[in-house]
Amino acid sequence: MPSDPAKTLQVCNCLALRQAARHVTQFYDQCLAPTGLRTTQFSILAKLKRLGPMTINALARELVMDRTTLGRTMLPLERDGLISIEDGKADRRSKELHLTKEGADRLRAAGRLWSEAQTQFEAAFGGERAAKLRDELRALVSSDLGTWLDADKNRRPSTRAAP
Amino acid sequence: MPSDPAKTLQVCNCLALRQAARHVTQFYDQCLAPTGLRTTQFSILAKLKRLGPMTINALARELVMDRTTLGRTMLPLERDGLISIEDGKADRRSKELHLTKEGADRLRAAGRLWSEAQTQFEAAFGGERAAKLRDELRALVSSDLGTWLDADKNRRPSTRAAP
DNA sequence: TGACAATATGCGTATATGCGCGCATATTAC
DNA sequence: GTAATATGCGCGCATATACGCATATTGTCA
Repeated sequence: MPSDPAKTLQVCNCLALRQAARHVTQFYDQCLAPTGLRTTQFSILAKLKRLGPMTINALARELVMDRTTLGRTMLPLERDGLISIEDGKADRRSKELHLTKEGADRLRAAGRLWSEAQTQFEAAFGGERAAKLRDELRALVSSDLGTWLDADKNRRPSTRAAP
Repeated sequence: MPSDPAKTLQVCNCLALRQAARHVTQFYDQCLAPTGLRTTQFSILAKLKRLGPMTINALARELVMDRTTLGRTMLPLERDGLISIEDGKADRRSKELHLTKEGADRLRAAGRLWSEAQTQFEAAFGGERAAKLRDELRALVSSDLGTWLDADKNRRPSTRAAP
């Protein structure tokens, strides 16, 4: 049933997603390049702008990123003064990420270029089509996919599995 | 026109793609983990199996990867004896990547796990739906998106731009 | 045949990604 | 009120990603 190595690459959902992500990321990154921001960094700043100061964990969940990934990815942003890191008030273990004035300025500048990228993208691919694609991708992110083999990590809030 | 930082993250095609790619990659990677292969490595081996020995450039194009990325990503595979690197026959600048016996064995084992991942994925997301999504993602990869600002890199084969 | 453009790669640098482990603090159970 | 457990982070390790520059060949055309 499985075998058939010939078709594997043509039907692999993961490969299709990664290839598309690489292709599109390069495009957006090139558009944002004049501001010195990558799309990942842009999305971090935008989230902070939108939701205000947040802890690493909370922001990582928002961005569908691994906690440790965000913990490192934000370092260049702090180094460049676009965000600041303060101790968590309620929980002293946590750290709050704040968008600085410089960060907001940079975000504003990048936003203009992002908008152009978005426009070009939808001119090439279709606005309706892009919207539908985003819907599917969002649904995908929300889907479970299973593999609770090792369990624990990022476990669902409730619905504990076995006794 | 652009502004509206509120909606940016909800409509960004690039962010949607990257988040979905991260989510799905983690799933497939977990499924393949028992074989010690990542999905990226799996796709490299599968391509070599399917198309036979290839140069770095050719394989990179096939996989929609950056040339330099593949150049590094393949090193662990060579180190582990899953591929071998031989000098190009016709062109001494090039290197041919070969799938070794070990590589083929590992690929076969991984293929079984990949198949399970694929099945679980489509059980959760829908087989038809997944097929449609892949079609859209492939179309996306084929689309131009413009931004030929700096030009050159990975330039289209023909249609040289300006004199 | 001798420049010269084009092509195939490598390398340095930098960010992106995520796992496992360990530490500190918080929360809950008894 | 302390022990067990859960949570928030950092770090070491390893791969993934890609840009710019440097180098080695190859192909071409005057």
